[in-house]
Amino acid sequence: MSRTVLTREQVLQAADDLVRQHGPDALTMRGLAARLGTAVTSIYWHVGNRESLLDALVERAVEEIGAIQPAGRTPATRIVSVARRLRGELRARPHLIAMVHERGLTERVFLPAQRALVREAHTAGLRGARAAEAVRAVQFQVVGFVLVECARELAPAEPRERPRKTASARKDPALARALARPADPERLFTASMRALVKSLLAQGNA
Amino acid sequence: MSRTVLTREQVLQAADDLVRQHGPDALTMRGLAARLGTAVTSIYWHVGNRESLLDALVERAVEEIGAIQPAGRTPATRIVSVARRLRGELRARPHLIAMVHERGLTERVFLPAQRALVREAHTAGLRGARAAEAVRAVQFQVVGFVLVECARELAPAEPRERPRKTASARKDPALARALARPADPERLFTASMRALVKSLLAQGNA
DNA sequence: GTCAGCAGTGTAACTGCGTTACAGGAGATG
DNA sequence: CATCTCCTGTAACGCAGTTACACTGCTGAC
Repeated sequence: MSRTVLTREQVLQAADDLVRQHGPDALTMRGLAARLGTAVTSIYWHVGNRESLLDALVERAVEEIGAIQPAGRTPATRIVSVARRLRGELRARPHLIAMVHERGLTERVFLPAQRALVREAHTAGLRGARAAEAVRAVQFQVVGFVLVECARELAPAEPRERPRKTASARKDPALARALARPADPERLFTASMRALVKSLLAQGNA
Repeated sequence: MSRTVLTREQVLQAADDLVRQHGPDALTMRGLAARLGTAVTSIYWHVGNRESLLDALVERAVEEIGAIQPAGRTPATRIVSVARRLRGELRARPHLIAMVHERGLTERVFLPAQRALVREAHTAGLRGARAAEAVRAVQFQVVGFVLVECARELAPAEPRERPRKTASARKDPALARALARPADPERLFTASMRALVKSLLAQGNA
């Protein structure tokens, strides 16, 4: 009888759910089969093997992110807005980001935002290799930042280092206090992105 | 008889070698035991379990990196030099970096450079929370960048996307060409780090 | 009608992993 | 000699990915 035949799409959806809820490690072939009320071999028939399955999930996620529209008046604010939105999209899928990272598909994730960034860099007066460099700098910054951010969230058991009273700490207690506090990623991201973009675009007018 | 008793240090060294040569996944307890000509249980007796073993390796690497001395005349160049040297140290241990990332110990890696960065930010006129933000921005940038960089190296099988002829490509063929070429990470890192630092320090004088 | 062939499923196994229960051996101490 | 601690080896458990192989149900050809 085979109650309502199993489809590749169903397998992918179930795998996606599993990964989203419990992380990539929780995605076992047996577990997935059990969840779908079928046998392991069916999974293999539909998706090949675990590796291909994860690849498919990544592909799916990248497509989901899709194009990103800039917002704002000046090129700088528009670029920052693209960066922030891209970060938001990535942050919404922390486990998938880790997977993308492990399989070296980071370039792939960049693409949705690349065209928008290129356009903005161009209207800001950047040309050729210099424009390319600016675009790449922004992309690296976004993905790198999100990676660091996700890592500290997924493993938050960091043992708090006791702040040693160094010379600089005594000279600037406010700084020491600020460094002892956990960073506010949202703020930090926006601030450093603004700083980066500002300098990058300044080169266009020089 | 037990030929020259096994020591914890020997286990760590062998594990380190294995990870450096073939990556963290190649570090299996059985393989390690075989390499040391002993039995798995001895490994467990000396290091507890695989998790603790990896933790110990990370700790070792962080200590190896040690303090980082700035070089250059202006605070900006000195900060950039710290960033570059930190990147160099991290790049020399790509597998360890991945491990650090997975166990959320990124903060730990930051520490060697943090004091130097704080000092430079301070002499550049940054104070309190703003100085802390600058230091953190640089740290995030370095580690994020290295993470992205290592990911693309460890998995270089990225299928080359055929460059579509978009409107912007036709307008600026040099840019299109530059984006089609693989990025030069060294150059890109230095450039974006300079850009970031420049803006961050500019806030101190404003 | 029947029979080959294909799509899809299920059973049961293989290998390799981390881990551990348990039985010792070597050397110090009484 | 007995005993105790430190350390090592044997053999297993459970779980992972993967697969060989037999099977079912359906479709189309004859």
